[in-house]
Amino acid sequence: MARPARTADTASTPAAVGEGVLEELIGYALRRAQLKLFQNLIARLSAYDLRPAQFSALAIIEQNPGLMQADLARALAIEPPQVVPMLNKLEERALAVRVRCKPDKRSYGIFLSKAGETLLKELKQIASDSDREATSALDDEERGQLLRLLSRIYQEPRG
Amino acid sequence: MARPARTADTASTPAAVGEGVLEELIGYALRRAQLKLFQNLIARLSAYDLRPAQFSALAIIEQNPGLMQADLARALAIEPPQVVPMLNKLEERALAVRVRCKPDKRSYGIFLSKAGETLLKELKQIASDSDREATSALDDEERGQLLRLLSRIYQEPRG
DNA sequence: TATTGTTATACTCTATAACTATA
DNA sequence: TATAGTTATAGAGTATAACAATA
Repeated sequence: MARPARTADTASTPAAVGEGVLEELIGYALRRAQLKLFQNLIARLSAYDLRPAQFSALAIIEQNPGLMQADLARALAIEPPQVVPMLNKLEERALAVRVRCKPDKRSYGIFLSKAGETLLKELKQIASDSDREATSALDDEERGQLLRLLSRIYQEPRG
Repeated sequence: MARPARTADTASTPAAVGEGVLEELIGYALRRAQLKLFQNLIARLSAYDLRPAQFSALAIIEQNPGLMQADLARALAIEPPQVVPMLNKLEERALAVRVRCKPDKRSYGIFLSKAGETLLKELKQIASDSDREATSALDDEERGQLLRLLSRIYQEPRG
């Protein structure tokens, strides 16, 4: 591919690169803050060889014992095929189980194992610690404010 | 692999799947809110065959004319190899140009073209509209509060 | 020898279509 | 025929190692 033949003599390398208009966008701030919290949580969960989505899955299964894979997919905002390898992992590690439905033999009910319940208790504390550490610039009242504002954004039906 | 032989007769399918403890985590709320804003922006930018990262790149180039690819990579929080195909696209579409540095012929200065500047003006308005639409559950004061809280989280050096 | 940009590669995440087994 | 789960596959996004040209 052709490259421009021009040359620049004013390639001043700024010490810090500014973001300009991006800093006024909530979407941009959300992305950067979310990345920071996600990376903190990933690092902490890596000791358990777990990903954030697997932690979320365990928490959702605990809250909704016996739910079907399609329900779990919807709750995690992923497609049903993605649930399969994830649930396989959790089942291999004996943290969750698929149980055939008596009435409809096509579907499974998903449950936590005893080990899954025990581990989840530990993971909840880790996630909570991670949350606080990554938002240490805020005090508790500000965390509550932030949580309420974010909840209203994502809970609103359409937008 | 062996599957459990058990069967469940209490596979009550809940109408809505609850998240339980996840709803108390800022990281979880951040992820869901960020996803919502991102998808709104992706949909709007698709009319221009652009991704959010490309819009961010254009905005950063405008704010830092002549910056090098390594600087752009750092600002976008991506690795230098990822900048190459992205910048190739922008150059193919004549929105940005790479200009060989006179003093150091290894590096390029990156600049917006006139067309890039014009398009960016339009994109800024689109991004701003997208931001407001996806956060329509909040009023302007709440948007300002949210932006300040988020900025403090991601601007804090370590955490 | 070190640095800028690049290539090649791989691993994850995500999305879609097609298959199976039940219904 | 329709549905639950699964398989296969392909496309993004992301990360690392290795290479070319230049310093």
